[in-house]
Amino acid sequence: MGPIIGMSPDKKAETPGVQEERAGLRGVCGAGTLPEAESAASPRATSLDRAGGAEDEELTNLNWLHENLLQNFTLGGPEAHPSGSPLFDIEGDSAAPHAFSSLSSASSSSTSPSSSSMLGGRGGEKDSLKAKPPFSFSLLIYMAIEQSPSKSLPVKDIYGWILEHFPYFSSAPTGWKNSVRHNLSLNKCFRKVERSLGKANGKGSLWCVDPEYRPNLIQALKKQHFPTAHAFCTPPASPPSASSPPRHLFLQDQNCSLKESDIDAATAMMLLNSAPGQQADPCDPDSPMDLSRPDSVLVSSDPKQDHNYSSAPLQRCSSRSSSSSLSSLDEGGRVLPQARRAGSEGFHSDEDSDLGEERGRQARPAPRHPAGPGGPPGKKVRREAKQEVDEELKEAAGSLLHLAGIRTCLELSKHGAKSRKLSRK
DNA sequence: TTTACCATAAACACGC
DNA sequence: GGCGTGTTTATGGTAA
Repeated sequence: MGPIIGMSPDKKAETPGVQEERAGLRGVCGAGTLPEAESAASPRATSLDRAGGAEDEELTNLNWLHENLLQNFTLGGPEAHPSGSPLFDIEGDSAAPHAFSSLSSASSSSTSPSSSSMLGGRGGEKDSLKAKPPFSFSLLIYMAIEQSPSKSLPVKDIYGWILEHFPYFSSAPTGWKNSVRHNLSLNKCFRKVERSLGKANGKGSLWCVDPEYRPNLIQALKKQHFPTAHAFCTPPASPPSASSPPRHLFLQDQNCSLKESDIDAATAMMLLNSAPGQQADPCDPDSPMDLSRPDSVLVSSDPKQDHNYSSAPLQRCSSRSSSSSLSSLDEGGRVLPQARRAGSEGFHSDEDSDLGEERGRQARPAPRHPAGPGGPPGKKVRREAKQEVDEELKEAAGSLLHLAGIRTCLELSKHGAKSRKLSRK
């Protein structure tokens, strides 16, 4: 998987060697400002109009991604999107139809001079309309569905949305529709819902995003632009931990610096605090995002995988880094146990067991200090071992929390440990 | 080298 | 029968 997940800068449909300036989503969204509820009603008209040359574009210039997604999605600050909704309303209950239009307005109105120069101006924007989107089909489908007023779309409208926003597909071989259908069927993020009786005329079913998997998709989106963010990383002045030095993102357009790990937490908090008007702004110290709140700690990962393409980057990343990531969240943003959909659908994966093992290792470090063969150790030995275990536990928890940029929680846990010791005394 | 993700193609079934 | 939709399988590229 590449830094930009999903559609690899292609291959068959794209002519190699042709390099252009790229504006990507910015241009696409800028041109495809979506009137409310228009989402898939008139998809094709604009696509061919906008299709200029048949040039293809490379996907190496990711400034647009940094600019749009970091500002509008991950950071999600009110100033980044005046409408108050992130790129996609995570809970899907507020202003979702405006999500993309707000994105485009935000990106068109608030783009910094530097970003416009980076993107090469309008020419690059126009060219980008023909760019193959650097999103996987699952993400494209997700965007389309999330953008629809009813949060559900028939396959035809999904085609339409994709065509409208990514005119690349208007000239692409028709196989992409097959891929869309393939994704819808195979990807557990998407659910088929029967059309209501009143609308039983059209073929096929409606497709919606499984709420259980929405965080995964969001995370996939986020993970997709992290590599871009890394390009803007600078080493921390004084890493608090040698084992996990937090990298900093310097967001040029917002004069804002935050740790990458904070973005994880920020996104998690967006999930938790996604009630209208409660968008947390990690750049704002006064923002409602309170990482010191113990209940805001999300130190787990969603083990769903299998054919759940969009969640896969999350899985791999979280399982490998053991950093804080998103848990399964229910509609209310509560952390769910790692429950699976009824029927399981083959959700068990190796990752799953790995995570379980990892959790087990963290929760049960005792086997590292097994009782000697000579029988139970003395009280003193046990106490020392227990203290050691406690320290290791605290260290482990501290590392995890630190990875999540939640140092205050570590303090809390330390305080808790202290208080427990005191109470024990 | 292995593994997993992803895109793509193709075949098939079903319903309108 | 044609078409759109939905499912499934296979294959190859890519990145970790």
